[in-house]
Amino acid sequence: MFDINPRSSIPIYQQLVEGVKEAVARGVLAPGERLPTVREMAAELALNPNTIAKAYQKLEQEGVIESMRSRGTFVAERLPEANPPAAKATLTSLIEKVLVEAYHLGVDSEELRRLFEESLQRWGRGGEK
Amino acid sequence: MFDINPRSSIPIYQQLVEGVKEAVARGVLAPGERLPTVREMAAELALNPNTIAKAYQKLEQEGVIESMRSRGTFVAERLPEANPPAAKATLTSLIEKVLVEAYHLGVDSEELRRLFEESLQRWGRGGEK
Amino acid sequence: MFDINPRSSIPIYQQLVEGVKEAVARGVLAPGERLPTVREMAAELALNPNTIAKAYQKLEQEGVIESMRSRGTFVAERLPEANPPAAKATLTSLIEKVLVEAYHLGVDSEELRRLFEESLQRWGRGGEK
Amino acid sequence: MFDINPRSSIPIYQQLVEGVKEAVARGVLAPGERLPTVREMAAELALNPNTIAKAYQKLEQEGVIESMRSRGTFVAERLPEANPPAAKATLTSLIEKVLVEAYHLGVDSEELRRLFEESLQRWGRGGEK
DNA sequence: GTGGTCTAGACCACA
DNA sequence: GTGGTCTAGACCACA
Repeated sequence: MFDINPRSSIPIYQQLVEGVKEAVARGVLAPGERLPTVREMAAELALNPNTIAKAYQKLEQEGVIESMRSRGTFVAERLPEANPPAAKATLTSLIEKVLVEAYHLGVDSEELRRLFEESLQRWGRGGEK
Repeated sequence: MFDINPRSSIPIYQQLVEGVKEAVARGVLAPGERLPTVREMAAELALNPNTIAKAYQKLEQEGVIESMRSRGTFVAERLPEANPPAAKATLTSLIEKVLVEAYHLGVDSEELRRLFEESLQRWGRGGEK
Repeated sequence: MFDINPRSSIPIYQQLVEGVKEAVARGVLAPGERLPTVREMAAELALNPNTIAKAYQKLEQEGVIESMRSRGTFVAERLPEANPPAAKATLTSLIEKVLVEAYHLGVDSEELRRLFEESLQRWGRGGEK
Repeated sequence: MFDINPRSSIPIYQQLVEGVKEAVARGVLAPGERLPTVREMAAELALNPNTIAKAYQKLEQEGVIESMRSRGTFVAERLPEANPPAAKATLTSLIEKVLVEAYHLGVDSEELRRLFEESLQRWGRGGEK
């Protein structure tokens, strides 16, 4: 389900965090849905339970999931809004990194705009509203 | 020139790599322009020369700059295209990370498209073609 | 009556303990008043009876409620004073935690004093003597 | 320096978090001051370095300290303000817990006000501004 | 040398 | 059974 690369320079727990966030964003994991327990996930991915626990704790901290004592871990109900100006700043900064990368890969604005629209469309057929 | 934040969790050398790439992409550093030597840059930014050297190595690996033996380090002439399919794959993957982040920040497609266009426009008045 | 948040990191039984203590302190539950049985309370709050029982045990230990064998559980008559120096030490320690928190939240002494008075006034119109 | 009770039900890392926050609030640790390294602190308190690291990470997350890669860990410069309404809500809630406790310990408003002022005065001669 | 990550394995509070 | 904590010990990127 989540493909983890233990040799990557990106920490394993962070790969898991990103994987879960992507699954939620794509609607593969629905709000309220139960995640595997720490131990199940550890067995499935052949990782140490501590590593999974760390990822779950980060995800909880970000508000993506909620741990309920001795009941398990669940995808959080989506909170309506948060901090729009901060959200825009974060996204603009991410977008600018894409623009920098595009420049160095020799991809021009026209082509980049096309790739962006394609991703947005493909995504739309998935989970984003 | 490059604002480095030693408190950031992003390694300093990587901040420098990104700073140089952005400066080149924005046209602040022109192709063929000479960069400060490792020692100059280290003195200017009050950083360890090893850190600067590591950043320069990474930048050279990526083809952004070129060290010319004993003549100094220069911004590389822009290479035409390299590998279009690989470039597209890289960018699509980066764009998808933006989409994931947008979802979790509660920013919808419409708003995201607007932010993307804004960044693209603002950039256009800067250095990208 | 007691709003329990199963998502909180605070154990449910402890939320209940605090809820009962607050209700008693505010006069919502009067001394001598009968509390629901463990089973009633468990049904009402949709919680495990063990959790309620644990809360009742803690409350009895603290002298807030009294179980009278087979007649039920009652809010204890208020005991006159118990151990003044120990009480002061406990409260001073709690107050110091408020001061630490205030510092880190950037709230100065003046403002904190105002908040304290406000709470005290508001409370006065409720149950405390 | 920080007195840790390994038998307490409060996790050790959290005791450390509170200890450091109190030391900073009291001015025992000044902004910009260097904390012992994870290993030093672990040796001093006879704890596992992982436990110290967890406490430091929590503290960094709360903005109390800053870890600077391979330079060490420092008390953060105090950030001017943050979110005043949220701060007030947090403090009011904490204060109300003190009021509840005072009631059950048989301490009346008058006495509690005196204890609060005393703590505030004593503190004032320490580090709070 | 510094903080950060990861594993293996034990134990615990909670429900 | 669930997540959370803790230790012991190894390894790594960074500066």
